[in-house]
Amino acid sequence: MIDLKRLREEPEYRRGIERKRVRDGLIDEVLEADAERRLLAQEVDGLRARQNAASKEIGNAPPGERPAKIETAGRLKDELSAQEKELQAADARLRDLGLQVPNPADASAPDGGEDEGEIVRVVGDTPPPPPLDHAGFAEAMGFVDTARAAEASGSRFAYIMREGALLELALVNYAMTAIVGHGFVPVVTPALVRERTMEEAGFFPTDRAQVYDVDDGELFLLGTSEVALSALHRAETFTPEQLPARYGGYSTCFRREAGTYGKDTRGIFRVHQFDKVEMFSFCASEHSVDEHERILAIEEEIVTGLGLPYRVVNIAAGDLGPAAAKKFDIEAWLPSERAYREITSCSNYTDYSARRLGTRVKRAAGSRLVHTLNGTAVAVSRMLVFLFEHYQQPDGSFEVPDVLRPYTRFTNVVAAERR
RNA sequence: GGAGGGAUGCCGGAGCGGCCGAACGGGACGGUCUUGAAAACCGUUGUGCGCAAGCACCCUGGGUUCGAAUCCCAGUCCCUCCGCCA
Repeated sequence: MIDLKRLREEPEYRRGIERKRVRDGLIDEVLEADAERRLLAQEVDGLRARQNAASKEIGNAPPGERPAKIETAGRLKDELSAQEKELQAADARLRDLGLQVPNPADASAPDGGEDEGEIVRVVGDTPPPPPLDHAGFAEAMGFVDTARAAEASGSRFAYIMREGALLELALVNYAMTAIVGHGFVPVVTPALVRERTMEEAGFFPTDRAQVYDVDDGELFLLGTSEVALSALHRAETFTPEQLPARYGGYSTCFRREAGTYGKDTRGIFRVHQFDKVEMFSFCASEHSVDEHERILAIEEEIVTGLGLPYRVVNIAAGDLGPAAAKKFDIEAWLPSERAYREITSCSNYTDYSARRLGTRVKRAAGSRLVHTLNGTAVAVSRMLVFLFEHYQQPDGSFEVPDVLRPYTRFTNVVAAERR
C-alpha cells in the first residue's frame, strides 16, 4: 500500500509511481476516492461525537427524562448509520483502488522498461558454449528428467535425480550456511499461506495470476518464501535495538508462469516448482539503502563462490514489480545462449509491504513503519542450469564446484552412457 | 473427524450494558533515600488518525441497543479430551 498522504502532498512521490507502469487515470481516481473518504470520515466523526454525548446524557439523566432523550439520540443514530454506510462504501472503493497502485520507483532506478536497466558492473570472463546446453547435459547425465515429469505433472516440471538431487541439497546448504554467517536467522517457512498474507506481502491483487490456489482458494502456494517471512512480524512494533531483523528462508516455491508460454521451455530454466533460499530484512527506513547494498553484496559473494561470471543490473522503473522501489538483479553468463540471464534478484520494498502488514519500529515519539527488503540467496533449479554449463568438462563429465564439495562429498561425476 | 473451554494493555489477571482506554498485581522507566546497589516509598507507563475539538481500537467481521470489553451470530487462532495419522 502506498502512502496516501505523501501522494497528496508530494509531487515527487506521484512521479515515482508514474515512472512505473500504471493504468491511465488510476492515480487521479485514487486521489478522488481518498478525498471523498476523508470528507465522509470527518462528517461521521462529528456525528459520532454528538451521538456519544447524547447517549452519555441518558445514563446520567433521571429516569423520567430518559424517554425524550432516547428519542433524540435515536434520531442521531439513524442519521449516523446512513452516513456510516456511505463511509464504508467509500472505504471499500479507496481500498480497492489503492491496492492497485504500485510503490513509487526510487529516484536512483533508471527510466525505461525491460531491457533498459543500468548495468552496474560486469565481473568475470565469459566462456564459450559447452558441447551440450544445460538441458541436454542434464539429461545425458541422468540429472534431470523432464519427459517423465511431463507425464506426471505437465510441462515445466522436473525430476531432479542422482547426483543432480544431491547437488540441489548441497546448494541449499551452501546458501543457507553463507547467509547464516551474515546474521540471517535460518527459517523453514510454510509453503501455503492465506490470502491476507499474500496481500500484505505485496503480491495480491496484482500478481494473483501467478499463484496457485489450493483448497478452494483458502490457501495459496508461495512463489517465494519472502511472503511467509514478511508475515513473521505482522502487526508488531519492533524496538530500535531489534532492527535490523534478518531471516533466511528456505522453501519450495510454486509459480504458474502465466504469460510465459514458449519462453525458456527447455530444461529447468523456468519451472513451476523449485527450491529457494531467500534473504529477508526488516530495517529502519534510514538504513534500507545500505541494507539493500548489503544483500546485493552477499548475493555476489554466493555467485562468485560458485565461480560464475555475472553482471549486476539496476532494474529500470518500468520493469519493477508493484512492491519494489528499487531492484538489483544479478545476471550470470549462460554460455549456450551467449547471454546474461537472471540468477538472483533483490528488492527494496521501502514501507510498501510494511504498511499493509502493520510492522513498525518504536521511535522517540510514536512509531514508524519499517522498511522490508528481500533477495535471492539461491534459486536452486536456476542455479543448476548455470552449473551444468560452466562445470561441464571437455570429456563430458561434471566437476563439482569447490564450495559445494563439503556438502556433496563427491568431486566429479563421469560422463555416462550408464544411465 | 467428534466433544468441550478460552482470546482483555509489556506480562499475569479483573471487569454489573452507561461511572471502562479499562481495577489489581508484576515488569519497565523517572524520582526520594543510599558512598553505590538492594529494600522501602512517590510518580510515570498502549496505539492509530487529526492542527485541534475529537474519533477509533479489549482476536476479526457482522448484529441487537439511545449506549457494547460486557448480549447475539459468523469466522480465526489457542488449549483439553476422543478418534485418525508421518
